[in-house]
Amino acid sequence: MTLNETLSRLKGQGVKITPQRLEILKVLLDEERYYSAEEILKKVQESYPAISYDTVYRTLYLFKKLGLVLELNFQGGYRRFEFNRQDRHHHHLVCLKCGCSQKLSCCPTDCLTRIKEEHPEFAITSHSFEIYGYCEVCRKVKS
Amino acid sequence: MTLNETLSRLKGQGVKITPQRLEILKVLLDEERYYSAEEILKKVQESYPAISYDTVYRTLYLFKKLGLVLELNFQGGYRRFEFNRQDRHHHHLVCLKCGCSQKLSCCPTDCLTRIKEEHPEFAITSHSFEIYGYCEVCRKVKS
DNA sequence: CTCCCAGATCGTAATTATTCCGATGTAATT
DNA sequence: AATTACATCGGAATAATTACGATCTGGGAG
Repeated sequence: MTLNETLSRLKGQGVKITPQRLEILKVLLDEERYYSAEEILKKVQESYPAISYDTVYRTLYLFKKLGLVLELNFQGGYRRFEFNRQDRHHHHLVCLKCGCSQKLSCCPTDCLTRIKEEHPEFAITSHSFEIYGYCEVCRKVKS
Repeated sequence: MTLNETLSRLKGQGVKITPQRLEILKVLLDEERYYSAEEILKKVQESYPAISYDTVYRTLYLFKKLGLVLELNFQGGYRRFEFNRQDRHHHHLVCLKCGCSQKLSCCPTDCLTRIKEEHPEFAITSHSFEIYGYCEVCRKVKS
């Protein structure tokens, strides 16, 4: 998904493209990782110093509602956002010590199928599957 | 896991049993569900009015470190705690509208096995698998 | 049983993350 | 150019969590 494709999709949905929204999108698309709201604020401030937290949060939640952005809630209460690349749905290996993460290609589709069958009354919209532990570096450090 | 079993396990690990810790344990063991820190504070205050937030959080994190308690981080940044019944590991179906949940018996073990094989350098300690969507009641209510 | 002290708790302040809100700005439409 | 509907700003309000000095106490040593 490129920036232009995303922009025309937004326009098609009747969403105004403001400079702030554009900058936030660029940050999200630029690097393949996920961000805290604060990181996004800092990055956007580089090219748009006047942006406020309010705008960042509102924009992220707007994008989330539109399905452009995913919200991740990790152990410890860390909330992160990432661009939703539908073509490459994935989960994470999260280190509890340093907070680093790796993407995983594996997805528990069998389980999901079973759950859908067993709970037809529940309208599933998404799922999370995160693996916690200690990364190669942190597992060697005691405490 | 009964209260007495848990207490002797704690003693065995050299952990002091204070009245506050005892009350928190009772709350966690009493009903089969999960709690916010605030709910635990409120419940413990009924029998121990002087307890502070600090104590609740420190105790929960202590129990978590000892493996007695699990911390769950749901969409929206809600943090919840529940007693870790190792014999009955489970995941959740979480409604994004009303916040209600159901326990699931299904667990993506195949996926976990594959991930362990593919990432032998990562020391896995736990995982989360939550399904989000709308429950029977909320899916019928528009907005 | 009593004493003692490392560890636990209290009370409250500090910190952090998130949301709210009134005033102002901006883009599209008539 | 005026109107209208959103967006944004700036900062205050709220909520959740953590920190910290003063005080207290569970449970082992004697």
